[in-house]
Order: sequence, then C-alpha cells, then structure tokens
Amino acid sequence: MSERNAGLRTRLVDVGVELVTTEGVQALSLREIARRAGVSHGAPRRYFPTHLELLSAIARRGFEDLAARGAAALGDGTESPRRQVATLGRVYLDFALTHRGMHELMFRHDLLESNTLGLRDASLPVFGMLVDLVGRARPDVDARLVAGALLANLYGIAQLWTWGSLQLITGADDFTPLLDAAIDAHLGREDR
Amino acid sequence: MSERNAGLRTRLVDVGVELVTTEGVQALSLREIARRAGVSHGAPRRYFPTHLELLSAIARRGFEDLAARGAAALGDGTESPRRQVATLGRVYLDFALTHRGMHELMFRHDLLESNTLGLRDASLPVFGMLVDLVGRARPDVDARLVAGALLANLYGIAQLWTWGSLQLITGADDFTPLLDAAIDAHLGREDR
DNA sequence: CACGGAAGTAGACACTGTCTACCAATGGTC
DNA sequence: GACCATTGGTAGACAGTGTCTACTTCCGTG
Repeated sequence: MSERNAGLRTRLVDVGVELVTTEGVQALSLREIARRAGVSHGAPRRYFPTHLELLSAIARRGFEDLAARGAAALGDGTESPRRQVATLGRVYLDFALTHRGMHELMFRHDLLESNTLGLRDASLPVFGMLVDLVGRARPDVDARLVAGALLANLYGIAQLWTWGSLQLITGADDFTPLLDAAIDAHLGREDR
Repeated sequence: MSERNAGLRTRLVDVGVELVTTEGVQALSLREIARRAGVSHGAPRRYFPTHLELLSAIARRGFEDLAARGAAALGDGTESPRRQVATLGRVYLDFALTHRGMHELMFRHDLLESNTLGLRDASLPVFGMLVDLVGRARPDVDARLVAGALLANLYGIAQLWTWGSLQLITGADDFTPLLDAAIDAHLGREDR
C-alpha cells in the first residue's frame, strides 16, 4: 500500500505532510517525524541537516499541491481571464481553510525569510500564473502591481478568516462576498 | 531611570517588548525573559500561568502601540475620510516593517486562535476605526465588507512585503504604489 | 577477502515550558 | 506581642526538543 521503502528522504516528507494535515503544525517536531517514519531521531540529519530544511521540504509539497489544484481547476483555460482569476482565488481560499496547518506552515516567517531550499522561489509559479491572468484581464494596467496587490488581498483574507477576525468585522459566515469584493476591487466590477 | 520596582507583571511585559524589538520573536523564551527581568524562571508563572499568556500580553502592547500611533497620526481628524484611511494604512505598514518582530508576534496563529487574554478582541478597536472611516468615505457600500477586505489587503501587503515576495512580483522597492493601489481599489480612484 | 563509504543508531548536551516543594517576608487578628 | 495565613519568589525535577558526535552495520567494488 504505502511505499515503506520509498527512500527515507521522501518518506520523511510524506510523514510530515500527513502529520501537519492531521495534527497541525506544532506536531512537526523532528523527533516525532522520525518516530512515525520508524527511524531514530538522528536519521533525518542525513538528508536534512537541520529541522528548518525538513520543514521547508514539507512546505514545498504544499505549494506544489496548491499549484496542481489551481491548474486542475483552470482546466483547458476556456473561461475568461477574469473568471479564471476568480476560480484561482476560490481554489486558494478553499485550500487555505481546508489545510490550515499546511497553509500556516507554507507562510511561516522563519521559513520564507531564510528562503531555505528556495522555498520562496517555489511559491513563485503560482503567483506567475496570477500575474499572467491579471495582465490578460486588464491589459490597461500594470499587471504586476495589480496582481501583487490582489495576491496580498487573497492571502490576507485567508489569514484573517482562519482566526475569525473577518467574521467579526464583516458579520459574514462565508468568505465568498469577501472574495468577490476583492476581485471586483482589483479587476473592476464586471457587468454580469 | 527604568523603573526596576514597577511590579513584576508589567516589568516582564516591558522586557518582552524590548526583547522582541531588538532580538526578534524567537528570543522570547520564558526563561530568557525571566533572566532579563532578574528573576528566577519560575517567577513569571505567578502572573502568567503559561508562556502563551505572557506572549499575548506582550502582543497586546503591540496593538495598543499601533492604535496610539494611528490616533496620533489622525490628529484632530480634519482630513477627508479617504485621506485618513490612507494615513492609517501608511502608519500600519510603517509599523509592521519597522517593528517586524512585534508585528510577527501580534499575528501569530496560536495566539490569535486561542484568543488568550482576549487578544483578538484587543485588535478590534483599530479595525473599528477603519470600518467607521470607510463608511464615511463610501456611504454607498457595505462598509464592514469593504473595510474587512481592505484590512486583509493591508495585512497581506505587510506580510508579503516583509519576506520580499511582493518586491519580486511587482519589481517595486517601495510599498507606496501597493498601498495606493489597494486604497484606490477598495475605495475607488480619487480625482486629485 | 579486504576495504571504504553510505545509512542509520544511540547517547550526550544545552535548552525549553511546566510542575511541585520549599522559603521568606508581610500584614492582619486574637 | 505571638501566631498564622497569604503572597511572591526560588530551586530543582521532569519530559521534550534540536543539534552534534562517536559508533555500528551493511553493501558494493576493488
């Protein structure tokens, strides 16, 4: 079933992904991952010299997963760029709220700031997609600036929503109005 | 000079604030704070039963500080609501980038989610100000929704800017265009 | 067969947060 | 004034953590 001989390196990351989605980010201690992988606590050091690097590798899986979900949702890309941005935003918010632990890990300060294993760079493809779509949806503006602002908006909604602040402020119980508001704001209101 | 007999409770928080701004958030161990306060490692427990509560008290100072800076920048409030929102946004981004450690602490997941010491509630006054101003700047829209979206946008810009992602995406080296873009987006472009 | 390197083990070290037993002072009451 | 209880802080223990280092085990190659 699960490939027990898949090489310790990938097995450690597998265990980490499993662990962060089920138990949360505070369960990702080096020793616990090693235990669940069935090896001693010193074994991971062979592949990940430091705890941070192992965490970065796990977070990287999150970015890859997110990118895959985005690509799958876009499909053949026949929708209008505007709607593709909307679906991307929804996919991202769904992901962030469903996989809270993983999302939290992906955007941890110490991971991104140290840029271990090029984690920050690994997150760029997803963003590149967004810049491209924004450019096609609004050819009249600085696409990189608008895409950056929109991305920040989506990220902020994801975070503030997870700990309930936005529910308190807006009184909403679904993030859809916020998502629509953000996209309308940055891409202009659409006549439907 | 510094009040050494100010009561251990506030002195611990003082030390924590000092420590997080100079050394960063990872330096905020319970024992280190106790050491710098000149007491044993068990002493804080009398006032803060758990490490998390002490951290929350420190973060709370951050929110109070931020609110004070906002109020000071607004002054007598003679500016147009639109401009007041802009100054508030600038104050917040300046704060976030100048006091990175404190800002990181203020929005730590485990603190906000557990809402220890009502930390999440302590952050609401700042947000209330924003809702009010947005309502006066754009009486035609759902102020709470727009304010929430704008707030999320500001927060996202602060975060993504601190670890350099937005610089990579937008190519900018100053956050002003992003701030302007966000405010224009949510409040509508202003004829200047 | 010998050897060398790769892979993993096991123990030590310093450090962390929490818990518990103790101690010293302080102040109120009889 | 003697007693006692409460408050505020100390000190040591405990389990857990990340990192480092010495050691074993195993396998392929010469």
